[in-house]
Amino acid sequence: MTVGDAVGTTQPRLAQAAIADDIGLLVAKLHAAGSVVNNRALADVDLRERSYSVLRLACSGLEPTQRELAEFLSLDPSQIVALVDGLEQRGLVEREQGRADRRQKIVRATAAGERIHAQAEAAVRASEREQLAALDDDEVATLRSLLRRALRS
Amino acid sequence: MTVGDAVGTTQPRLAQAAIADDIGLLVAKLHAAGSVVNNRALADVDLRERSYSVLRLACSGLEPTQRELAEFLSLDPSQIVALVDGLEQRGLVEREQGRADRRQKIVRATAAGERIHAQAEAAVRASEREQLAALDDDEVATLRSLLRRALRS
DNA sequence: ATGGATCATTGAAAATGTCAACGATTGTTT
DNA sequence: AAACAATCGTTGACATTTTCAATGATCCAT
Repeated sequence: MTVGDAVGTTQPRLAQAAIADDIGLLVAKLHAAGSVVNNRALADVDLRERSYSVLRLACSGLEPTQRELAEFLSLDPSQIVALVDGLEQRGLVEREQGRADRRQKIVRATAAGERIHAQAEAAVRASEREQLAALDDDEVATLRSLLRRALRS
Repeated sequence: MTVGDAVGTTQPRLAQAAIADDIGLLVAKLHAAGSVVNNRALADVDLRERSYSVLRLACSGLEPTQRELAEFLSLDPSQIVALVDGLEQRGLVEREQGRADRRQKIVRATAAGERIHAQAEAAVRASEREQLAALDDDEVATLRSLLRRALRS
């Protein structure tokens, strides 16, 4: 306790522990903190991180199927059902029967969905920039690149 | 399902979407994948990611109080109670009344706890290395550093 | 045309997250 | 010393998220 503690941020005593270097823990903490910040930013448009991600992909023009959404977002297909249900009931997205395969459903944003998405995207972008304020642009780019590569294993 | 299973992962079509660059999403995916892999690795010693983190800090010699554990792990104090309960019932940690403040409880590992922790640590270390196989040692260090700095905000 | 695989969906069970209280204890104010 | 607010661990209630098995509809390969 004698030396290093700067004024404002009371560095927790446990930061000395070896576990403080675990990538897994760091990712978990950043995820937890980021979720809180993002969900708060999205509360204005009555979205959560998850539904925002789905809406965002529905706006992408890529015509994702629910299965693709599940795989891409690392969620169980049944969770996608619930998320799309919620968005559909609010008229932000609609399900369309797949043309090649009638089993699958394509999720596409409505005009209202696009409007909400534009608002949400701005809010999320701002909150993300705030959360990563400690890093400059190059570092953010490096972080993004490392995360993306780590995910291809 | 999940992200973790590595083999023939055909690059999802949705990777083109702008959302694929969202730091928030990348962190969420890495966290999801990492949790699955870690929990699978810890199943041998009948621990989960959470209880492992607590046990690990209990082994650190820093004599953490439950409140410190909560703050450091970004968990609600009531969750720490449950986690410590589980570990205590298995004889891996014990609660000791704080010396300076009799309200607080210090969580300390038993000899059995240290043994389990040694096993668990090796397993987690191996699975983490496997998960980050796409990065070399320098890159892992960079990632660690960026994550740590991003968390001080 | 039959059988096996895949898709969205449902429902149940477990795990996690959030929040408000409570007794015991501490520190502070009078 | 007495009264007061604040903190710690704990309990309990509740919502959300995760995980998994099953089902009907549809596709694909034999």
